[in-house]
Amino acid sequence: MLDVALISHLANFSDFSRQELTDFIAKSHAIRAPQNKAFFSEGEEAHSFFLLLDGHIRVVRSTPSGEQVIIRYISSNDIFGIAKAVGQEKYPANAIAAVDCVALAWPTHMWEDTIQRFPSFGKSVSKAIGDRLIDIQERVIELATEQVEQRVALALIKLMTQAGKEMEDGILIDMPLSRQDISEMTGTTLHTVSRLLSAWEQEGLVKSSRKKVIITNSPKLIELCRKA
Amino acid sequence: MLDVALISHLANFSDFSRQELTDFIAKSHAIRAPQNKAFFSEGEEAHSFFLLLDGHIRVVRSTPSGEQVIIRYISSNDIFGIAKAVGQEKYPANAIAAVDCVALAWPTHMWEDTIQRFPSFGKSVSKAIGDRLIDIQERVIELATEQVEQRVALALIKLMTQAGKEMEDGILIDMPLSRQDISEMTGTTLHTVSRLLSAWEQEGLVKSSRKKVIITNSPKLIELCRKA
DNA sequence: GACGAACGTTGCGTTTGCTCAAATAAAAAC
DNA sequence: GTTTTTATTTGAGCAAACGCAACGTTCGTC
Repeated sequence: MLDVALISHLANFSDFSRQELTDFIAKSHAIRAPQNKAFFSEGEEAHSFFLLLDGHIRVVRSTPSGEQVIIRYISSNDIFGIAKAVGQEKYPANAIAAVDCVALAWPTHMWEDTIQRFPSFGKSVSKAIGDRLIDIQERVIELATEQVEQRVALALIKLMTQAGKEMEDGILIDMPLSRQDISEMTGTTLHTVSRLLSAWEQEGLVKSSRKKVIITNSPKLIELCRKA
Repeated sequence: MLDVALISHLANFSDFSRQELTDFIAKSHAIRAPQNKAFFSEGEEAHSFFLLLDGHIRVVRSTPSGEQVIIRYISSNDIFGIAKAVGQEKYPANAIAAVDCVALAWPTHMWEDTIQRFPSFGKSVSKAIGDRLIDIQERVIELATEQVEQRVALALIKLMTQAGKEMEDGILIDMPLSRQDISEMTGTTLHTVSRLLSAWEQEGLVKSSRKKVIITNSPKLIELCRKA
């Protein structure tokens, strides 16, 4: 079974006593989602809220014409599927396991009671929502004002911060990440992403292969984000 | 002085008794902001939260290179400046009066107590935040997948819904709205917007002049939003 | 009512990044 | 080990939209 220690250190749960945490976890159920499995889908009734224990999740929306846009990635210890916290009855997007994932799920009807009993939990969730709001505002600004090259560089830097793993030859973005994925994060085509990565590989900024990106010179890549 | 009736009908205040509402209003102070005055600025300490009684507000962020991006418009009866509600100490954007505005302001330190005492107020605020989150996600999707023409058409339709006023010759967007404003909403240039409006005027979709747009054929303009 | 400032229009050349297409490479399936 | 599928690369042509520049128009001010 799951140990309390797994989540007791998280800011979200600072209000919980050991016993309360045990109870709270007891009311959850663990979900093991294999790669590419959906935790939930756009428009679906918001039956649960989740805490990601391990893995990476892609939050995706699709357009009427079938194109996909990646809204954000969720990493370990993030809470997600909290539609109810912002007054929504339905999930507004798809949550897809980018790798094999482990998460805890609670039924949505527990939401009210939980934030009432544990104010600091509510606060940390509010903060998370605020951070996401600001983050996505920044995406709008980037899409509205930056060129494709800057946007792709920015996306890689963000992923590096969120899911970077130190390697001998640089910082690996530690999840499967195709050219298509990157294009869906930045509003361009996989072709353009491929060309950019090829060029950057020439200049020694990155090393990339099938669904894999290593950033070999992050200062220079960060440099690229700013310059027009 | 301000009458309770001004705001008593709003969903936000359904929890308040008449007396409580009177007290609550008594603790606010009214702000009259002339056109182009900032209610607050990006990065400023979030000292107050507001309720817009009359007017329209532009929420704007500016990039390091000095470009402006319009995040959203706020209309009457909307709450704004609620950084504190999402765990932020500072306002993340500028709020500029698009026309002469009237608003109520409360000091931020009242926030905690207010949402604690009036849960339905908190809920309606959460809902508002959720709606904005979804709205801005849609902006990202549009910027990532639609052409400029579609984006501009969509922006006008949204403004029409939000601030439309029936006229003999169509629906007027009832606030000063320059080509530049539209371009800052849609991530394009004022030139391109001008060209589009000219073309649409030829086709009888809109009528526009200096800082003024009337939509004369909204079904056809809505049509335009979809088709590539 | 003349002036200046702010806003809008339009033509032209250029560029970015898309589309289409075909080839290659790597992984998965059998 | 061969076939199939999926991912990536790269070239060539093209179009959408930008940048620049010049000009026209409306508005506010003195």
